[in-house]
Amino acid sequence: MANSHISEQASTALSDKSLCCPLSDTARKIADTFQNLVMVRGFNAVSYGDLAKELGIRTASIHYHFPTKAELGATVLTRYRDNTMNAWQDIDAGDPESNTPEIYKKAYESFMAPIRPVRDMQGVSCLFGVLGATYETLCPNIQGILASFFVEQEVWLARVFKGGRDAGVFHFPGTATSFAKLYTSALQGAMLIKKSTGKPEHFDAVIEQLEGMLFGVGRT
Amino acid sequence: MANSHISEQASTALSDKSLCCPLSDTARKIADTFQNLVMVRGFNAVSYGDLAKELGIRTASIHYHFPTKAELGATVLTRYRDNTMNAWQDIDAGDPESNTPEIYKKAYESFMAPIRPVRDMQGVSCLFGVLGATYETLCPNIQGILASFFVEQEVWLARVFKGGRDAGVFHFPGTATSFAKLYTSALQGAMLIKKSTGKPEHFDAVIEQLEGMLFGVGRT
DNA sequence: GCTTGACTACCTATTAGTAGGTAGATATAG
DNA sequence: CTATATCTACCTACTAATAGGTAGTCAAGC
Repeated sequence: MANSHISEQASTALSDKSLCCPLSDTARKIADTFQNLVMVRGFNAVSYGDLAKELGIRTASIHYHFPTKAELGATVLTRYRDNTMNAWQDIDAGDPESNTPEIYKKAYESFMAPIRPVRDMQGVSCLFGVLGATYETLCPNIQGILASFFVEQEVWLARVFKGGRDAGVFHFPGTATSFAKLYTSALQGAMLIKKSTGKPEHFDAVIEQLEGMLFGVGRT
Repeated sequence: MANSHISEQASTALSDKSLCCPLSDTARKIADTFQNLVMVRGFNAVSYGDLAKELGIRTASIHYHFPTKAELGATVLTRYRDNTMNAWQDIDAGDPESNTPEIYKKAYESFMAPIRPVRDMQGVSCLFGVLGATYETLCPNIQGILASFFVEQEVWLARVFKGGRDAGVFHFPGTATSFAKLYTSALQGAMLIKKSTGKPEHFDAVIEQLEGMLFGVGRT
């Protein structure tokens, strides 16, 4: 109710086709609601009571689907990671020699596709960013998913950047790895500051700066 | 006890000479401990009980100094903001015409001085970044301090960047404001990812990328 | 008739916060 | 100089609310 607009906004990212054992209808609703609330408030400020109120069921019913909060968190995080990684184009498809410049631009766009809409979601930032802020309070299982996501994201992005620079479509100083670190950091920070200041323009300006470099326009 | 190493690490940033009515010895210890714990765990995961255990006093004694958690938070945040802003060199000092190129480099370094040591503080990131992640759960008072800090930081940094580029010591594409947005975002994100992955190298790489641009080395 | 998915009713621990008291320092008035 | 009052900084003991979680019940549907 209070946050139903967010459910709609982020619904596209909530399919669970990637999970080993797919969630039931109710379990998926619980996971969706939990994810949306966590992206706004953080893990520790979302309780089973909040979820129960939002969904119109009892907390015990939520425990039936997700015995512990840690399991609920791990489910949501795994699903989010898998969906995100599935969305990335596989730039290794086919012979590396046959990789056209366009494939790198397409890979980059598939990376940015789920990020751009966050611009207009009030109070929302990246799920992984929010959890990272309170990393030390999370259970080891969730910490592991979190840390590996950041690493995998950076590795994948560095590969795209490297291939794209070799193909002449991307431009940046230094190594592809350190430029990927800059990229992921800047995007995380931009979402965080946009959320705290309520200014979507901040988000625009950061992406413009990054893409200005990457596409090699406006360099002094 | 558990986090005493952090108290030592961050102690330099905890002077309270800027507060209108200075804190008593005990109040300052409470504020210091609270700040250190929040920078690691976030606002919602630090309780009066945690503070009491850490300090060896009762929770009621903490309530004596800080009646509510919101007041404690506001005190710590105000002090942090004032100390940070006081650390920034005033680039408007003297005649604007007499501003040498060095003054901008010095201003930039005074900005970076408190940020660089975070590299080696395990599990720690910027106090404002951590709070920003759970912005919606904070009381309006604290939200206001938070949002204004991000804005003021960006405005100040943009002024330094603009002056420095005009003076020929800084280089960057686009407006000084949007480059300042990139800079603050990248630093926030770098601290967050460093914290979640436990890799200080990530922090190094991001700063190297940013300063490579700013100082105009290694451009492609 | 067993599985599913919800329920009521509880439990224990922790949360922020309050009430009221006390030891010791300091100030003040007779 | 002493009796009284006030203040500081802590204490014990409590509260109401919320936290995550458990045990056992019950109805519907394949």
